[in-house]
Amino acid sequence: MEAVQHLHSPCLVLAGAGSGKTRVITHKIARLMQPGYGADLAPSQIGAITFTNKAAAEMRERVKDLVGPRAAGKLMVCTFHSLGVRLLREDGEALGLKPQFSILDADDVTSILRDCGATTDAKLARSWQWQISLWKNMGLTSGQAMSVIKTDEEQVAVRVMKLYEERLLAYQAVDFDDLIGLPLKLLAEHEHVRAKWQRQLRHVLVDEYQDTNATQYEMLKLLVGPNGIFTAVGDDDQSIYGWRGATLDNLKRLPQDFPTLKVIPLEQNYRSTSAILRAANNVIQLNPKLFQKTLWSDLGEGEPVRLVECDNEEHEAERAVARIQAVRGGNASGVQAAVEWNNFAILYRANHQARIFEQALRKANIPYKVSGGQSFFDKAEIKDLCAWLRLLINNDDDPAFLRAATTPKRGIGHQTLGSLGEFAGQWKKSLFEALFADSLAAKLNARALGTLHEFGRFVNDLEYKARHTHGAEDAKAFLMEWLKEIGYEQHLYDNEENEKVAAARWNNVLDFVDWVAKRCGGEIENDGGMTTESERKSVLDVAQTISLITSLAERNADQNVVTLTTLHASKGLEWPHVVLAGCNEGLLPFSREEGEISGQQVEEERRLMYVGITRARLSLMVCVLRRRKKGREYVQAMPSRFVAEMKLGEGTPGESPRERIKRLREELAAKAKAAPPPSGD
DNA sequence: AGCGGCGTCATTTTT
DNA sequence: TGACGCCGCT
Repeated sequence: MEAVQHLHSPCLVLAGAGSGKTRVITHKIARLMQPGYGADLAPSQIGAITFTNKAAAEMRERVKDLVGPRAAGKLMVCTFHSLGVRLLREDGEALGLKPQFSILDADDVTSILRDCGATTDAKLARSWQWQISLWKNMGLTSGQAMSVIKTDEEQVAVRVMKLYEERLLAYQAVDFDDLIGLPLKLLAEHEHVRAKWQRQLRHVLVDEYQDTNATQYEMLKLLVGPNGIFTAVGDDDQSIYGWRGATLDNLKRLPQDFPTLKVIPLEQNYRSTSAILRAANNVIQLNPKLFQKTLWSDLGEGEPVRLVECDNEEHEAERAVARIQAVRGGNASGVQAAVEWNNFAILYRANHQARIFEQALRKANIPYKVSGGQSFFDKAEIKDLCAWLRLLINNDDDPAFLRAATTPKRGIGHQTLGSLGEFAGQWKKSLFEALFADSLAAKLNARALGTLHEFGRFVNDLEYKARHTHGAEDAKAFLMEWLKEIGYEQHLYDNEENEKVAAARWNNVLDFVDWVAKRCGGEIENDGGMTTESERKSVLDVAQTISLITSLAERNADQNVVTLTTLHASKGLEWPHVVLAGCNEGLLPFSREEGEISGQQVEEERRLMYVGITRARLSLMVCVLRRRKKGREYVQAMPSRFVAEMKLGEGTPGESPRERIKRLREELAAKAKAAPPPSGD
């Protein structure tokens, strides 16, 4: 394959949906390491960058199969963010960041912003958070953002951002956006650091390149240097994260920024039938093209795409369930394969659509999982424990301090913390530092002071032990001892009136303990024929990596259940049989008020539709609602314009639904004509 | 300080 | 339909 052979200049692989891009990347990595092909790189000189931990894990696994565990272990396969962490931990001191800095998750950020903006309104805080994140992703500081603000709300957001920046510095904490922005700054401003990493990484491969934002592209450029060699793999037609800062400009600019860039399109699709692919192509061809590309497959025509009209959401769920049962029973025309539950997925635009499907599936006794729901690390009990660990790593992490000091309740109340906070602010110390200051005694009564000191000593003691506890077994013992000392199990039962819920929470805690302990290693692992003792890490080492990890993917992989997922989260996945739910105007081209949607937004929504269609291998069912629930009552629902764009003419039996869709589509067009046309299309 | 009733309001989401 | 904020009451 050309993309794999091309080793000596920058390379852009335009990997259409289902064209086997992971295979290209893994084979290219193998080739780069293979002697006699001119590259001859050591594993440690190759970096493969992905967006999610899951993708990184999968990549590592696939490479391991090709080059063996030894070489694979030395490769740098990581996410943009974990790469950022590595840069900052190794060289961040040049920016005045101590190596044990804390990484804040989204909730921490929300509560800090509430504080900075002096409000209790989480929604307002989240809107700031959102805005600040966009600015950061464009590479702007609060000072620079000041010059681009348009509205009063943005004015306020900038002011809050300023305070927020100061606060993070004081906490020695960074948020997720900083994990890109700060390394970028580091590389840009410190030549020796830049030289070090450019020497280290001789070939960088970037997965899902179309999802990169402005700062990630800048970071990539600095990482590879002006003459750098890299492989970017992506698909402009699958760019669906514009709303969080990803920009196709990065794709546009690549040929200009790197004149020797070789562009290689991958147009053969190994996943879907021609019927499905034709529908996908019909839709996406209506978007302006950055690079020309038309997918084809030799998997045969296959079943026609089914268009199903449903009265409302409940009816839609019933029909989806009926479809699944029919295919599984082998009664559906043309589908013969042994059909397991995990061959099915129901895709939808917005999370709340899952509920009705869940009900219907439960009623039909069909096992399912909802992806993208609350993740393990979002659960309150896990966050409690993570706050403790964070405090051990970085004593100056005030948000962690507050959470740890008050969960479980240990006699440190709002009064005490208020005074402590005031004192700390006055002397520009972290809460933890302030707690041991002599002059604090003047501000607090003896009892409160005693409790605080006791807490501080406990944390110090714990920190010492965590630093010196290595290996899975000792780690587990240490963690259990700690939980016992803070009385965490009791705390759960005290604060949860429902005993079952408390038990479930405690179970999560135990899972968490096992998970951390496992990562402390020291156990004999079987690594594809070779047994190696994994590296022994201290509890503290492991704790440092936690905030980057958001799922326990290894725990619930490969369950034989039907998948319910949003279109966004479905990218990169595939199923033999797919149901595309709620293909209606306002929902799939999502729009807040009827018709209020810009041309750019429609394009991204169209790509989303394209992603959805191309998830299906053998059969695709597209659902359109006649009426949908809006608030409490049903409203007329227009079929999505994308349904007509699929041009499901050929070979569809049963003309009546199609006719009806056509009619509704025409009505929609007439209505659009009557109303003032949306700008920018 | 904590709890319960009432009104408001709803994309997508990884790290 | 439900999650959450706010306010007033104990």
